[in-house]
Amino acid sequence: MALDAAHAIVRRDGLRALSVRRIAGKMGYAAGTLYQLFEDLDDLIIIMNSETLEKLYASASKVEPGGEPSETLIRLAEVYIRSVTREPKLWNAVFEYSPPVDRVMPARYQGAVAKLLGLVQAVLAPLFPPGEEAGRLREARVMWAGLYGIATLASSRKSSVEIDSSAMVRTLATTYLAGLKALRAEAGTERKPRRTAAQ
Amino acid sequence: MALDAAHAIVRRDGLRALSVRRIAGKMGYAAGTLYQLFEDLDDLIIIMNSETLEKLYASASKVEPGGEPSETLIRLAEVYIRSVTREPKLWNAVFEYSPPVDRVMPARYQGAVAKLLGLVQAVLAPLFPPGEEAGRLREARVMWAGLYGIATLASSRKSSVEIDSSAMVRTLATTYLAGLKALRAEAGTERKPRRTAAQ
DNA sequence: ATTAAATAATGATCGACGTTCAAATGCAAA
DNA sequence: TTTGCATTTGAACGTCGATCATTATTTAAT
Repeated sequence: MALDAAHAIVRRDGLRALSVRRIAGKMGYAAGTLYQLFEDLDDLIIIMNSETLEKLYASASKVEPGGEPSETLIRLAEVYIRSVTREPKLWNAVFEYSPPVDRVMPARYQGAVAKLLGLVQAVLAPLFPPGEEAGRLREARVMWAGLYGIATLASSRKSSVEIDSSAMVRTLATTYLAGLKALRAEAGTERKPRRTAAQ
Repeated sequence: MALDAAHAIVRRDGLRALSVRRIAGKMGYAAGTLYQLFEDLDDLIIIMNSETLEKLYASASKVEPGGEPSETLIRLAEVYIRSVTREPKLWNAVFEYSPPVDRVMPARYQGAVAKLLGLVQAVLAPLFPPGEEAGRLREARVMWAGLYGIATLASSRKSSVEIDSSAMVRTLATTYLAGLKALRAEAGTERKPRRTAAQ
């Protein structure tokens, strides 16, 4: 399959090395043939990136159940950064690609992102009473953006300092959840809350 | 100047539209001339992105002084996202560009990032006693990555949902700082802390 | 003012790129 | 065997980043 060839090229040499001719060469076809399978190269890249996101969801949705929210969130986040550090070039393709101005990301891509965001939302659910779905969505988006930022910086080689993304992600998850609990306890009851800020 | 031409092109049509020939055409020179000024196109892009970061530092370092850390952090963050939303294409160039595999970001670029990170560190300083610079650095990096993630998602058009990056950034700053205080209060004294979780 | 040296700018050229398309090939049904 | 359809091809087009010998321009020295 063409996607396998593209996957292999990006995995080894990065998105810059990906070209229609190289994909075709690796699978023993002429370059023009690919345009029967994909609209253009952008289409292929977007599908490849969708697969990367979907594969993450497949493994992330497994480890989800149980226990303290911050614990679950950390486990979720570590599945994420483990995937990113294992295939940095592949994830860098997800991060650094953005579609041309006249294009919108297809439903498959957006759906893959939405499902991952749903995982974060599910983890945060115990902290939000019913009726506060809007707030939960916003907090989940912020959390997701934070993970996204750490992973992006870790995979992009824009910094020389070695990034311990695992520690950073843990820090983000525990600190952010502690803040969430603290703020909610403070706002929820006027009486002094009893140690609800513990992780 | 060549950088002005490049700036104008990216600002209007995005990084994809940037080419040596178009820059040269816009400034009335032949394409080859640019190679007297820059090593190659990557070099030019990196310098342009460095300027974007430096310009942000120039305006961000002005509004720094004073008061509650979370207040200051929010003001800092809003300068950031204001810049990003004002020039999304330009910032998207910063976010989506990553150098070729055999290349390392030059000192100027890395310095520009370091100075911005220093701003975040300075805001966080009141929360950390002397001797905990390592922890402060790590928290500042996490905070920076969070802002980076929100800004990236806001400028990249990978999602169809409208991102209220201003609200997200505010949420991140207040929640994260609340968590920081809560965790530190809990770890610092064994006696039960009195309402230190308030933002 | 005349030369010499150094610098700036050019345009032709190279190989590779994404993309298109008429022609060629393969294949199943008639 | 012949028809029709789908697949695959390879040549071709325009554009790209980059190189380089050649020319033009400025600067310095005589």
